[in-house]
Amino acid sequence: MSDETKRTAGPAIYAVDPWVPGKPRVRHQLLSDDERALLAKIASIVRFNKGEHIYRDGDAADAVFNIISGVVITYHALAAGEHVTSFLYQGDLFGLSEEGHYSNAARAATSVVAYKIPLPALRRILDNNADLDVDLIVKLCEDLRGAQRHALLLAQKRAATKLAMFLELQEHLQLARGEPSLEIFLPMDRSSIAAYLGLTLAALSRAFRTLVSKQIISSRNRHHIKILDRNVLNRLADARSNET
Amino acid sequence: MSDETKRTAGPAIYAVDPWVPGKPRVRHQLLSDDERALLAKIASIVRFNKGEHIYRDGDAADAVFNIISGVVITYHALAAGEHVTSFLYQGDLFGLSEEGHYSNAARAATSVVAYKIPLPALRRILDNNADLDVDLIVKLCEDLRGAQRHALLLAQKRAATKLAMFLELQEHLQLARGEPSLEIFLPMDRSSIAAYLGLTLAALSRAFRTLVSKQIISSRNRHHIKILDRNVLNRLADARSNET
DNA sequence: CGTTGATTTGACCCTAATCAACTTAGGTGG
DNA sequence: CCACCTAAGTTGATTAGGGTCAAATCAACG
Repeated sequence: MSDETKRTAGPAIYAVDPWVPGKPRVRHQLLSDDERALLAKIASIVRFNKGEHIYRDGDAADAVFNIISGVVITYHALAAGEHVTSFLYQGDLFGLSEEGHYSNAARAATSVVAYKIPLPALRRILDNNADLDVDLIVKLCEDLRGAQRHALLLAQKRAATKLAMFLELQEHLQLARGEPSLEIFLPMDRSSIAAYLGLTLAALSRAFRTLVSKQIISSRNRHHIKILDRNVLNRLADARSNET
Repeated sequence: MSDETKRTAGPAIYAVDPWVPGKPRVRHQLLSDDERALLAKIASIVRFNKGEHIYRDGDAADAVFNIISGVVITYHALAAGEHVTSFLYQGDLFGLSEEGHYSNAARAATSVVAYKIPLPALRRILDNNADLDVDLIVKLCEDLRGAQRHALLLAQKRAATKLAMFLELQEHLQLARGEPSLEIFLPMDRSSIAAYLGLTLAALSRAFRTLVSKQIISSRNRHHIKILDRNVLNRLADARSNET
């Protein structure tokens, strides 16, 4: 991954093959160097501080974003709290809109650097590059699978199961990004994870404690988790067996 | 809708504009008459009895399906039960696969008549019709929104809230299909609804009873629901206010 | 080194899961 | 058309797990 990134500058969209638990796969760059150069010309680089909003639900959508570094959270604001729909990492594309308005909000979970690609210019390029259509389809398929996996996670009844699935997902993504994976790095804070898992902060905290006390995981600190017993974690996450 | 259907035979793919609660919208046909005729040539018509499998998770994917009539359930089989991902109606397209294998299972919830479109032929047509690419993108966007809405539903903590959201969704879809909507028709059985909502059968049953006893809905029979108090139902479903 | 927000923990309550008995709705065969 | 059978759904009793609220820690930052 880093090779490719270094050779060419400009927006990068990566696709990871769909995740079948247990099969580590590598992600590949969707855009050709030419395409990236083309996009780079119309893109500007923007920065956001941790916690800063990139856009809010309902804002007029004038651009899409492509993450260079940092982590972005997309979410819906509800009176009952937030519903986090995804965590986005380097290479992820976000901000696709509907009828000119963003349909969710996006916020920087860490400090973020991203390409900002104005919509009109993007549209012009898309019209002239049939190949990018295919890329868009691949990207949408990936998002769709992500959303379905999220739904599967949310359908789980036990907090520990949700957390186990989440940890395995994060580890998988980390691996696919080519990062070292001796331990799982969770850049986002607890409340965002809770909002992603459909749990309260307290329930999530207890779920962590449960896994730690059963020696299934250990945590160096709040953002660094190590898997001690992969078998048990797997059994918890796989929704195929039950155990306390 | 029925006009269009009558005028031209052949596969029909409808797209409903994204659902913003409260705004009823109509869906429109994505395919031109020419496209439908083209697809009709390579499609065959297949029938399934209620409960029959259309394909199973992991089966070699050789075709996609387009529903002419009836209701299809897509789901994942888990040891802990089934996870229902969607209910599909007339005009819906399903069976898009990944690497030549279906990634979920599909089963007829009622007796079903559908077009079966062989994959190789479809691919040939797609290659020659750039327009269909766009249709595919629209379709994927819709599926994506559906999955995200499902996730939002599953993230709700109270059973009555989930049921309220489900009922409003069904009513909306029914309206969009142009069917009479004095009452909501739920063709699928309770266990499928429960599996879609991430509830047990018992919990779902109780949620129904709660809404009925509070005069929020009434049911002529297990498949026909009428909304009595739309305001309260809305407040329950909107995840913006809380009440018992 | 103190202040503030983030996280953990505890006590208690409430809802949904469980398990099981019971009822209903559909089909079947006479 | 009816009695019977079975699968589907409902209801009850009980329990476990997560929500809620509040107090206690912890950690980052100035």
